[in-house]
Amino acid sequence: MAASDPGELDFWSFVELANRRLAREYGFRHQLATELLLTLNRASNIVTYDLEASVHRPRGLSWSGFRLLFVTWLAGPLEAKKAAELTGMSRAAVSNLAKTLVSDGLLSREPGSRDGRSVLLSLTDEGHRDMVEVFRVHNEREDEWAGVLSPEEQRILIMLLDKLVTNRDQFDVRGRN
Amino acid sequence: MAASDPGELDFWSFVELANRRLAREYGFRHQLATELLLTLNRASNIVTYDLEASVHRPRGLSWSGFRLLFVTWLAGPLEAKKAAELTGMSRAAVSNLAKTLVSDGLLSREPGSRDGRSVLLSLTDEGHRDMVEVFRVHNEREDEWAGVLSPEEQRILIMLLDKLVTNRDQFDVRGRN
DNA sequence: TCACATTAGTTAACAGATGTACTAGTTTCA
DNA sequence: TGAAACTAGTACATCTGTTAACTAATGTGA
Repeated sequence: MAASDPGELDFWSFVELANRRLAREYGFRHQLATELLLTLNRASNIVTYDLEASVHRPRGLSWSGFRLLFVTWLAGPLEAKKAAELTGMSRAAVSNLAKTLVSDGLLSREPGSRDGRSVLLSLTDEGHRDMVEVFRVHNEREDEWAGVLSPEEQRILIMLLDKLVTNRDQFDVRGRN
Repeated sequence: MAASDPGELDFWSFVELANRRLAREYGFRHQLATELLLTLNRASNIVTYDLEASVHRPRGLSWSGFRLLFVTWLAGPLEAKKAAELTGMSRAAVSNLAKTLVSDGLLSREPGSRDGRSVLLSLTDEGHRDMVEVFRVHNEREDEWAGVLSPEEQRILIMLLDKLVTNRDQFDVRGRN
């Protein structure tokens, strides 16, 4: 049975259809896992896209640019390596991004004193002013999103998401670099 | 107080540090929202990266390529527009991606009969064989990830993620195109 | 019915991320 | 101490995705 009647196929009716076909026609067994990961992926993309489009792009920042400035703001000065870990980017991405942020005058890059190979990232005064200002808008927007859930629900969600990714040493996970 | 002692700054100690500084030094109020969205973003990225790197790249598929083939497999034949909605990509991305998947022989593209502007996407036989094979591995991997949580926890997580993004008509969200 | 607005898809220019290969500084240990 | 192994960061080529502009088909309403 092919998917006729695409009349009103939204995300959830697609998930339902997919579950049914994967189980009945192909005998796959882990529908709940598929559903969970589809939902996770989708939620993250929707929220991220909205924050980027409504808060950051209009102010000339990319999502990654914001994330790098954010960790540098609060945890800096810090080595590029550490910034890559905290943001989840590759070291190459941090390097590329830092280059443009430095030329925008938001980020400052100086050789590490302790380790001659490393580079210490920190915000310039302008970068600092920008972050305080941008984060004000960002944080309000975050609260609009999160506000759909009660604080208890938010805490449970955080806990479950954390559990999902921290118990992953049980199997061999592919991480960046 | 700057972040001295970067000795062991992992994700969670960063979140803790960020919360503290955002509240005490800058007076921002929505720490729980920030924590939720950071965690959501991170979880999605970690899982997605692992699936892409361990399952799809080795078989010559990008993550987006897999997603497009996946919805086409289970809901196809379907219009490019609908595929964009279901995968969360832009229409331009679907168009570009379809071009390469067609030339790889996995996807077939024919003019829609009902609407002369539209294009119907469906899998070729080869594409279908590939998907059944790839999804076998993908689904096992998904189950390894999800298996960290109990079925109840998985259901709660799905419910909360869904609630997070479906009640969003309460405010004005920026979506793709 | 015919002009106007809308919509589907494609294209082009561009921004950003990836992996690989490279340079240079640091650690290790024989 | 000195050679080999390792690590931090960068450069480069490539690939993907984004927006904006465009073409072509469809809908709409005086």
